[in-house]
Amino acid sequence: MGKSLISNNIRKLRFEHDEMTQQQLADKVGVTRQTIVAIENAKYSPSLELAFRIAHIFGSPLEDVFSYHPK
Amino acid sequence: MGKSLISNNIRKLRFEHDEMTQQQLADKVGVTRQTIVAIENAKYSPSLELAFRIAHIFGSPLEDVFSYHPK
DNA sequence: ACTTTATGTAAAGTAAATTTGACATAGAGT
DNA sequence: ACTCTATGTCAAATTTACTTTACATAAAGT
Repeated sequence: MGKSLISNNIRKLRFEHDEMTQQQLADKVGVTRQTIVAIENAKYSPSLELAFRIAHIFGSPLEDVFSYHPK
Repeated sequence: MGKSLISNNIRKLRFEHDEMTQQQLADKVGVTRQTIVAIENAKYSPSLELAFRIAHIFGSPLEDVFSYHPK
């Protein structure tokens, strides 16, 4: 698929949630830290399931964490 | 990732949208029909980007199309 | 100066999503 | 009976997500 049309505020949400570190978030959602880094920096977009898990950790609806910007 | 904790109402939404066929939906979101079949029958969950594209076609928020059921 | 913690990056591998091509079936229409 | 359309399925190939291991750096603390 083409370039990423999806942005996120994971970093912002991490800090709003007790300065949660990338490693802590990774542990909570069950992936490696590198995966969090890649998603945070929009290197690729996660699977839907992982996106849901991340949103769930932050207690936010998915669309508050990830936004889609179609052309 | 484990078994699918994600359900969807793509089929319902297709019929609500002028009886849209799997092939038509596939064309609109830019994937093959087999991918739509697999997702509709929850064989696997799509990428976040594809999930957004599908929701966008239906003019629905993503969480109206896909629901997450954590344990 | 040293150590620790948080973050970024990169290469090679595994796992999962998606494609391609093909075949099967049930239902609607002729 | 035949044809067409919509759907389901399967196996092999490709692409993308994700893991593992490892190294680099900047900031903060001692």
